[in-house]
Amino acid sequence: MSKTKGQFSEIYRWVRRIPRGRVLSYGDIAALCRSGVSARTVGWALSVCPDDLPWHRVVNYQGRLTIGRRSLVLQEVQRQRLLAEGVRFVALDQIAMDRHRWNPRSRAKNPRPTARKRRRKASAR
DNA sequence: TTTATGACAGACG
DNA sequence: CCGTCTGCCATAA
Repeated sequence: MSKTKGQFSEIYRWVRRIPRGRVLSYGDIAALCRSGVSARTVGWALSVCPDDLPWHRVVNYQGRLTIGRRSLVLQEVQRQRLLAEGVRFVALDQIAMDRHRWNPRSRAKNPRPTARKRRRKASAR
C-alpha cells in the first residue's frame, strides 16, 4: 500500500460520513481534512476511490456534477443515485446546493423539511 | 527531473 | 453577471 493512500483515507472517511440525501463540495472536504489537502486533491482521491464509497454525494461548490467533464456516463450514474436519495435538481447537471449541503457540525442527521431555505442567487450556469 | 493535466475554488476584469 | 486566469497538488508521460 502506498503512503498516498493514507492521505486519501482521511478524505474517504469524510465522504463515508455524508448522510443519505446530503452532499459536500470538494472544497468542503478539503477544509475538513487536517492533512492540508486541496480541493483538486479531493477530486483525485475520488477518481481512484473504492467502489463502496458514496462518491456521488460529492459535487462542486455550485452543486454541479463536474464529473461530467471526465465522463458523461459517470455523470448519469451520479444523477440517478442522487435522485434515488431524493435530491432535488435545479438543472440537468446541478442540484439545489443550498438545500442539500451537509454541515458536519450540525447534530442533525437528516435534512429538516421545515428548514427555511436561504435566499440565494443561484445562477444557473 | 520536467511538463502537462485535472471529478476545484476563488479572484479578476 | 460572466468568461478567464491562477493557485493548488497528486499523477502520468
